[in-house]
Amino acid sequence: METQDLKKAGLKVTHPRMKILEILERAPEHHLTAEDIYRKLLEEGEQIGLATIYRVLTQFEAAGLVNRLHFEGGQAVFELDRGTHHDHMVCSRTGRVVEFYDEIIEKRQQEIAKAHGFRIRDHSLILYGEFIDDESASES
Amino acid sequence: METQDLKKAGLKVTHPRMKILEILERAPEHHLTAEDIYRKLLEEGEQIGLATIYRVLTQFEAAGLVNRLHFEGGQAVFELDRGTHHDHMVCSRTGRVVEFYDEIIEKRQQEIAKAHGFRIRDHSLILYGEFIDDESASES
DNA sequence: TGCGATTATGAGAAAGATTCTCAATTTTTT
DNA sequence: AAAAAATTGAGAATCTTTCTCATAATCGCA
Ligand SMILES: [Zn+2]
Ligand SMILES: [Zn+2]
Ligand SMILES: [Zn+2]
Ligand SMILES: [Zn+2]
Repeated sequence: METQDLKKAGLKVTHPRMKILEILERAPEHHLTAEDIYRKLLEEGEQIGLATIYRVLTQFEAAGLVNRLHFEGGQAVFELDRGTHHDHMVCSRTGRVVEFYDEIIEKRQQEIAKAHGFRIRDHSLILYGEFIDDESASES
Repeated sequence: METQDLKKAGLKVTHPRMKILEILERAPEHHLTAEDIYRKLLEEGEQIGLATIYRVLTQFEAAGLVNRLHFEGGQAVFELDRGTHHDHMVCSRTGRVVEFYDEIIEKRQQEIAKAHGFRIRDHSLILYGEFIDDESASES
């Protein structure tokens, strides 16, 4: 039940907020732009304004319900915060996103920060490239 | 002599390109937005259009002369490519950017990619937080 | 050095992404 | 149910970046 998530986050339970959460929960890609969410809602007959989507996503982010990612290409991408941190690998060819978590890298980041007198609040590690598998299907 | 850099990159030597290169070379911050460059040029009496700056930076990037970074906040940041790869630490308070390079992290990235059948073309690692030093000067 | 072909520039328009404004609607409280 | 408070939707506004196209600068060659 998602209403609990919203209440727990100190946000009032409204129809747009519920629907946006639902989309984020159900999307198999996991990583969606505000426009993606807007289109998916339209497809389901929900007429929720784009401004509301951006507004709600920002509230969700502040509440720790979603994470905002900055892949190259300008548009921000959002994903549900599933409680476990991870980083990303993005295929330039297909746009496919794969998540990974590496203890060694996470630990090194802390060590590097400490050595520089820096307190890490957040970080972003993104690998750009291609999956060898996707190599077969080449487009003209 | 910067004209060599341009010629080597297969770019014609024009006044705007030279000036933009100069600004990038002289800036102590090293990391500048297109607007930053635009303002610095204006201050020096150079009247170069913002469109030209974006255009030239994109050409420089394609030629490997500069790198484009995507810090959070939308605006792209550019820096001269000094031949050695490095990653970034950004202070949310002051905007200060510190560079670092860690062999262990670089190596782990390759290992992770290999394990996923992924060929890395590029990557971006950014640590966001604060420098403990900068803590003294608190605002409001 | 001077010309002409080619390429680059500048200004403003245009596009893309995100935020803002505010009247109307929905939620919550009384 | 009514009043008070918060949220929404539509479009305007803003911000960053790209595009268009007439003008200007660059480069190879005579
Ligand atoms: Zn991480
Ligand atoms: Zn993710
Ligand atoms: Zn690196
Ligand atoms: Zn740098």
